[in-house]
Amino acid sequence: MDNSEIAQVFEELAILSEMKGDVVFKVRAYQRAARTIEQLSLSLEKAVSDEVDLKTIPGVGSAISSKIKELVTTGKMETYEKLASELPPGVLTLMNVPGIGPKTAMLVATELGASTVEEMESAILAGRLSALPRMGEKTAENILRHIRSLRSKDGRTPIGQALPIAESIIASLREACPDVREMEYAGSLRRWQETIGDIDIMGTAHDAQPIIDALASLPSVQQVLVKGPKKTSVVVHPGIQVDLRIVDDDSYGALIQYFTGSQQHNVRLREYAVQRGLSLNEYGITVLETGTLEKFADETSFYGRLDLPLIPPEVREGMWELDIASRGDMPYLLELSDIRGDLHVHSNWSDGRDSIEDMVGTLAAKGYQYMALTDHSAGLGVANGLSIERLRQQRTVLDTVQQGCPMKLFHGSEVDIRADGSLDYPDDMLAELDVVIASVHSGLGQSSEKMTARIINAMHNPHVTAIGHPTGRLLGTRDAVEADMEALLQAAADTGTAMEVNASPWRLDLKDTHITRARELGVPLIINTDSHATEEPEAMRFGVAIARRGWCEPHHVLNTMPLERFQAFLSTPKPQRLRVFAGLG
DNA sequence: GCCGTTTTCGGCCCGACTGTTTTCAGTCG
Repeated sequence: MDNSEIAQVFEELAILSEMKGDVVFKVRAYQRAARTIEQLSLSLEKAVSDEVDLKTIPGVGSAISSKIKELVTTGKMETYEKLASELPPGVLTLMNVPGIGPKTAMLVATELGASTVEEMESAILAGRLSALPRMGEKTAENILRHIRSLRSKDGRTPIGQALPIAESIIASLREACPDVREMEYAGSLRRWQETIGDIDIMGTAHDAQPIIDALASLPSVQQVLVKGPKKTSVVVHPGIQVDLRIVDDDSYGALIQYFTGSQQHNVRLREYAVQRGLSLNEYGITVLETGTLEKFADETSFYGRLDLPLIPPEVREGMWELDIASRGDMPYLLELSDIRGDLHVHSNWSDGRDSIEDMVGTLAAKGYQYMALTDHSAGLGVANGLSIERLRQQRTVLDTVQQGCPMKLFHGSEVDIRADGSLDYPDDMLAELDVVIASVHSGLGQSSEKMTARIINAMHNPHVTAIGHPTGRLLGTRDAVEADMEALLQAAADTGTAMEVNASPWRLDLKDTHITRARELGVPLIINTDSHATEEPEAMRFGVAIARRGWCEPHHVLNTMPLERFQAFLSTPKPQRLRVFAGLG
C-alpha cells in the first residue's frame, strides 16, 4: 500500500467522520494527515517496517500513527470500516460532484435512497431533491449542472498545457490594457504542481474594468461565469476555468500570497501569525490588539512582517517549510540559471524532428557549457534506433560539429533496458560513449518485482550514467510502471548511478516526492529535457521547478557542475564518482 | 485528533459566495 492510497483512506475517513457528526477538529486532523501523507517523500510502508516514529510527521499523533500502522500491516482500518458500514452506501461517490459536501451527500443518500450519481440525477429530475429541507430549485439546478460538467471533462489539466494558456492570457491582457502594472498567475500553477485545477491570474491597475472586459472578450473564452467588480471568472478553450482579480498596488502582496496557497500552507501561516497577535487575510495583516490593517505591495514585505524570509512558492505545501523558514534555515533553491548543460537530447538520426546542427545551435544559444546527444538505441525500432554502425558514424559527425562550437558535445545514447534487464548495446560499445542514459520503453506491464530488478540490473552496468524517465509515466495518459522506488533509489546510491528528472512537462519524472527522497539518499540527479525538437529545450524550466518542489539546491544536481568537474565525474568509475559529486573528489 | 517560548487542557485560519432563509448552513479555496 503506497502513500497516496493511505492518504486516500484518511481523506475518506475525514468525510465519513464529518457525516457521522464528529467534531470538526477531528475531521480536520484526518484531512491534514491525509494531505501531509500525500506529500511525504518516505514510503510509510517502509517507515513502519523500519519502526520509524510516525509521530515526527506533522499532524500525526498517537491515534493516527497507530491507524497508519494498522492499515499498512493489515490492509484495513477498523475505524474506517466501522464508519463506512454505519453510513448509507454510496455517500462517498456522491461527494465527487462539486457542490455536494458531506451534509448534502448524507441527505441525498438517506432521504432519497440514492447511492450513485445516476440515481441522484434521476431523483433531482423527478423533483424529489427540491422538496427536501434547505434545498430548492436553484440548488437542484446547480447540482445537475455540476454532474454534467463532471462528465464532459476529466479533472485536472497537466501543467504543460495550463502554463502556456496562462502566459498567453497575461500577454493578451497586458497588450490590451497598458494600464496593467503587476500581473502574474497564482495558485497551483505558481507552485508548479504537476496538474492544475484552474488558472488564477492576479494583477494591479488603476482601473480594473477595462481588464475585466478584455478578459471576457478574448477569442478563446467559451463562457463567462462571473463578471463582478472584484472577481471575474471565465472558461477558456479547452474547458479550463480562469479567475481574474485586480486590486490596488498596495494590496498586491497579500493578494498574491493568499491566492498562491497552498491552502494548507496558508492555514499553517495563519496559525503562526495568530500566535504573534496578527491575523492574515487577502487584504493584508491585521494587528489583533489595535485592529489596524497593514497593507503590503509585495510578498517579500508580507512575509517579512511575520519575520520570515520569502518562502518560494514551490515549497508552500504546508509541510515543514514554515519551521525551516522561521529557524532561518531556508536554503537557496536551484534556479534555471544554475543549469550548465542538457544531457538527454535527440536528433533526426532517431525519432527527433531536427538535425544535430540545429539542436546543438539551440542549446549553445542558451549559454550551456555542455550537452549530450543521446539518440535511441537499435532495439527501439519504432524510434528509428541507431545500429552500432550508425552510432559510430554519428560520432564522427558530432566531432565535426564540435569544431568551432563553444559548447562541449558529449556523445551518448538513450539505451533501451530490455525486458530481461540487459542493455541494448554490448559493453564495449557503451564504453565508447561519454554519457549513457538507460531507459525502459517496453514491457511496461511487468510486475513490481520484475521491473525493480530490471532497472537495478541496468544500474549495475559500469557504463550507465543515469536512468532516464525512471517511472515512465505520461501525465494524464499513462500510469507509472510498478516498481519499488525506495529500492531503486537505494540501488542508485549504492552503484553511483544518477537518476534523471525528465523535464518534459508531460513526464516530470522523477516527480517531486521522489526527488526529495533521492536527495535524502545522496543520489545524483540530472535534469534533462529529452528534447526531440528545437523548441523543447525550453522545458528545462519545468524540470527546475519540479526539482525546487523537491527542495533541490544546485549541489544536488549534476548538470549544475562546471564542465571540468562534470568531466571529472564522468571519468571517475562508479561508484567512486559519488565522491566527485559530493565535492570530495 | 493534534499540539505547546500562553497551555498536558483548551484551544484549534479566514473569508466569499450561494441559496435558503429572516439569521445562517453548506461548500469552496
